[in-house]
Amino acid sequence: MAADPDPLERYRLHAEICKVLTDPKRLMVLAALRDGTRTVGELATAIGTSLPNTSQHLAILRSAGLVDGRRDGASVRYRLAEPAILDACEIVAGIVDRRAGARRAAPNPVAASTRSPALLAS
Amino acid sequence: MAADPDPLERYRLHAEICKVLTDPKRLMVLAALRDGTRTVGELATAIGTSLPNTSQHLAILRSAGLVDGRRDGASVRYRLAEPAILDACEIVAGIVDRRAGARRAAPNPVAASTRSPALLAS
DNA sequence: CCTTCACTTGCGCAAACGTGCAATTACGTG
DNA sequence: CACGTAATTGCACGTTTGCGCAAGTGAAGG
Repeated sequence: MAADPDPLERYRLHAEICKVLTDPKRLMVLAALRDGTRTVGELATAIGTSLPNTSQHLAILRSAGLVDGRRDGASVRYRLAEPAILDACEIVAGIVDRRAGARRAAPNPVAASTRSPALLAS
Repeated sequence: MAADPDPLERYRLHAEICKVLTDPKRLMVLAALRDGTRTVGELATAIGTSLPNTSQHLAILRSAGLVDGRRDGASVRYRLAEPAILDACEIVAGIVDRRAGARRAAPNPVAASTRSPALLAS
């Protein structure tokens, strides 16, 4: 069935998609498309950047197949092409939130293992 | 409760974690840690690269708090610090797999919307 | 103590990426 | 057809990233 012709290629494509999620503005775009379609101008306002810059981010999202757009009069309306990506985002956001919550109690749970000069004592 | 002090900061941290998932080898490391702990040498073999390079990738994963390591005799055993990340990875991998499957039937479903010179005809 | 094995760090280089700005194309209207 | 708005593309800049290699650190054993 040639399901995995090359496991390494699989990880490469996986990484490729993750590259797209590397920018806060692109994550905001995906979030803004959660409940409906938006024009480029609307998205630019939503994420607080210029229209050209927004268009560039959309081009990246589009070439990864995460969104797609159709003309609607003078505008172009974008929508999620891969809604499942929001589920993945929610999981990561959950990690972020849980840490933010933990930080209110403890000093710095993560930064503690950031380096290992004397390599993890104990 | 100051749950979201700054929504933008939230996306920044989210993007920060995604940056770590941008490399195929790091994804392989996470997958290799799915069912147990591994030493650096074991991981190097699993992902097919040098030991120094593996250590560098682990340092990146560690500084993001996705893995952590403890000494075990002469070796250092690493484990997942954030097992939930695998759920997110599965979702993305699912997208990749579904596309690979679709590609066996259709010519190129995604690449079609990669660019938009005449902007999405139809 | 000195060697060996396991791992980490520093350095230098080539390639990839993000960004801002100007120019260009597409569409609807007067 | 000319104009203004909407969106995309191209270019040049500085920054970041991954990698190999050499050197350094830490623990175990003869």
